[in-house]
Amino acid sequence: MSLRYALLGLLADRPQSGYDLSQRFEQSLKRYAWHARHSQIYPELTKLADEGLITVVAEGPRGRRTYALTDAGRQQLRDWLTDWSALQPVRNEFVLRLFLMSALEPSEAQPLLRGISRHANHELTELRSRIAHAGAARQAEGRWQFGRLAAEYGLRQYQAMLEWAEWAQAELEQAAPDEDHPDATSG
Amino acid sequence: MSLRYALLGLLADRPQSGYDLSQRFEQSLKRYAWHARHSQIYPELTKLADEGLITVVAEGPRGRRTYALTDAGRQQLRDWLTDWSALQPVRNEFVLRLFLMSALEPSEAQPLLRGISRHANHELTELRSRIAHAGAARQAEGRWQFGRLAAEYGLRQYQAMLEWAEWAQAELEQAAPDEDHPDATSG
DNA sequence: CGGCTCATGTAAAGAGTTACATGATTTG
DNA sequence: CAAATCATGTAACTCTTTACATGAGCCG
Repeated sequence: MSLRYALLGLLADRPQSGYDLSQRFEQSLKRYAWHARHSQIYPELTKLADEGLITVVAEGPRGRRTYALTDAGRQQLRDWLTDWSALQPVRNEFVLRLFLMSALEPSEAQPLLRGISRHANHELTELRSRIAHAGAARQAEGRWQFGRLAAEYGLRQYQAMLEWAEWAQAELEQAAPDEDHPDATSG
Repeated sequence: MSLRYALLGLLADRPQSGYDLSQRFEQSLKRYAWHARHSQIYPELTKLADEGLITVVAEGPRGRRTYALTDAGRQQLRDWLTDWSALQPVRNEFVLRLFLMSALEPSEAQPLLRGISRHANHELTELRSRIAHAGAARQAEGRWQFGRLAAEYGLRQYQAMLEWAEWAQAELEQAAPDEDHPDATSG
């Protein structure tokens, strides 16, 4: 059910083709929120058009069809966005791994945690530059730019991830010091 | 594919029945990481047993079967836990809504943001008490207790969510002051 | 004009949810 | 002994992925 609202929401930002939508999933939504392939997107667009929630507003080369929201579609999107009563549970394999990680030996966990720190740092750098870049074309008249809220959220999430990974490494270090960097007092 | 490793990981913590496993999804994993129903769990346990990754170690009343990891199962779990190359993309409807929220009027967004703040506060309180409670039965010999890593991660995530929601409310307030609480200087 | 990207589609298989179904044991 | 919980299972449906499939337009 979320897919249809993701499509309506993306089309609320601006009219787009199935191909465009597919790319937006690939380039931004996929990383933080939701993913869908073209094989799922195209049939769903046909359904949404049949239901009168979106409509073709332009046809281009290679059979390209640009869709836009109808009033009915905009209303359905708003209804969904303002009703948080039936939120689907999160499906996050990363966190699942954290849950299960206690099954590993500390020596196996250590390099993984270091990898997570590196990853979080990398994502933070990217997000910061993206936000700074978008900051130039600022928001106007009390309305957010598309994705701004999510980017700011992502920023804080990765900061939290980095802090967590550093905490976990310190915990491990304390409980079972790394043999590669022995404590000087023990030598 | 993640489901089978979730089951192996839970069984690595201790031997359990399908019913037990179902409850652990419901009570902890579901909230942060992964969910599965009994209708998916029981058939998967049968498959895992057929493949020799788990085995029945006890039978109880009402046909209850307690499963435990075999050596082969433990090895597969470790292999999966140490290979982060094929992480499934996150599916998070909450973040999806953040992406799409710019389609709402500021006046519609404001109560949602307040709801998120309340929710994050509530989750934080619960997590803090759970961590404090578990702190009594502390971790020993450099090994984490099951779920400790995830709880600490969740703590930082909700702190980040709270900070984000407060930032977003301040942004909105600044751009379009709330009519219910008019700025004194404007009256 | 050859290779790349654009652009859309369908089919089959796998993962996950909802609904249907049954019965034993415990607790009040 | 009734109600709640324990405990397992299957079937149908929906959602998602993977694979197969085709062709137009653009760029060098």
